[in-house]
Amino acid sequence: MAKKKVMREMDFSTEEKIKNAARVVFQKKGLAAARTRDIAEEAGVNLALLNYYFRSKEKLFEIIMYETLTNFAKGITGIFNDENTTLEEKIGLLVEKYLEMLTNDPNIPMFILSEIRNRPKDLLEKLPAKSVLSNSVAINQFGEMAAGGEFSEKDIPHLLMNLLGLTVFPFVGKPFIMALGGLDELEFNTLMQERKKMIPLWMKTMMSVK
Amino acid sequence: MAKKKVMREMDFSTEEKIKNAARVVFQKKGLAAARTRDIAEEAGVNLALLNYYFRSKEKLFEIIMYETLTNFAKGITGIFNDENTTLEEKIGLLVEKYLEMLTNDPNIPMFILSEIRNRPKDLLEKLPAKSVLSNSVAINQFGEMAAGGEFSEKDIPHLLMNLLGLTVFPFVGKPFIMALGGLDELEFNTLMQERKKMIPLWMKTMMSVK
DNA sequence: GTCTATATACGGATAGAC
DNA sequence: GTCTATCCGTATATAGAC
Repeated sequence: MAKKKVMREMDFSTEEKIKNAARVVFQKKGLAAARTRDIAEEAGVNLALLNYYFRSKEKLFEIIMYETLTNFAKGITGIFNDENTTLEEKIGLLVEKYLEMLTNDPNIPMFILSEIRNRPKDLLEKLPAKSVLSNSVAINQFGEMAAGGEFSEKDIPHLLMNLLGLTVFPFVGKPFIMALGGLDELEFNTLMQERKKMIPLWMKTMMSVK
Repeated sequence: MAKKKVMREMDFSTEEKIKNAARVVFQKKGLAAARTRDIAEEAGVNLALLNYYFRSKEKLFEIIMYETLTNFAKGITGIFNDENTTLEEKIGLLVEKYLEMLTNDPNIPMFILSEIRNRPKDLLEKLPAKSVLSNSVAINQFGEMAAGGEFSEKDIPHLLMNLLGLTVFPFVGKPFIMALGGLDELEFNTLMQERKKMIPLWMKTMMSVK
């Protein structure tokens, strides 16, 4: 059996420590509320090193945002462009993958969406998925089903919004939902696991409402 | 016919002008990114007057946030506690009301949720709806339907999340969705109008999946 | 109540020693 | 590469004249 390499914080280079800390702080607080001092403290390094490795807070932010967007989009495009799966299978895989990812990293959706609010044009240009999505295999499969009379062509944007909303919204509203429902972290995560089975089922019924 | 009183900006008191401007700026940019200078300019008043009428940016923010939360919750509690409507009717009324409100004021959900992210305990204490919701007529009606075997008791939190998500999520992700779908403002609003009929229908089908 | 001018605080960035 | 000390712009808040 191969010896597994366990990385401790100490094993990271200073540059990596800063990036990891920046990811945590930016994703939790957003660009405007994040302090470079928070990041330095989180990373356990001297404040001046942030400017040594990354010229400015803005540059550091852009790196984190770019990586976050790319990583987030990667999952969608991969699944949505597989020629060998049905639409139903794609939905199941997507929901499974994103619920898993977001359970581990629940701040990502709010991070992306709130920063887009503050700098729409700047960030939306960098959206890799834009034209990729509209030419995807999944969209074609939606179109075929509509042509087959399962639902109307006009419903496709709604169905996509619903898929995204049912999966992502609970994380965007996580503190709100936890407070309203009196849930602790574990109970919330259990609900999210349940949704792996439920969302594909709901999507299926919504796609048969003529 | 009675003469309708048309209020122009001039007709507002300085205090009202500041509050109206603060609402716009805070809801658009959030507390951290909003500048008092932006608010003063938006209101068309001298910067020093903000501190004259409201001791600080924080105080002004708290007033706006409190009003926004109260106003947002008011709609839910009213509809959810009506003894004389069925659950199905309540869902229809709620969706209709909120899609209308949010089409006119699309920044509210992101404003509330992103500020809750930054100051969870502080703001969530002020949530009026917390215990109100769990004792509401609507929740009892959900329970009755579950007892009648329409769906499982365990599904109720999911169904509430879905109702909220299907209605509110498109506004939280508005710039993202518009960019991804290549939609302009009018097309987006048209979709939201369509959802007034569709969400209640989808909810109905989700509440019959045994 | 409203203005101009200014004080004060905070946060990002840098100079320079080690 | 890393540290301490400090600079400097920006933003909030206030003093004081009108």
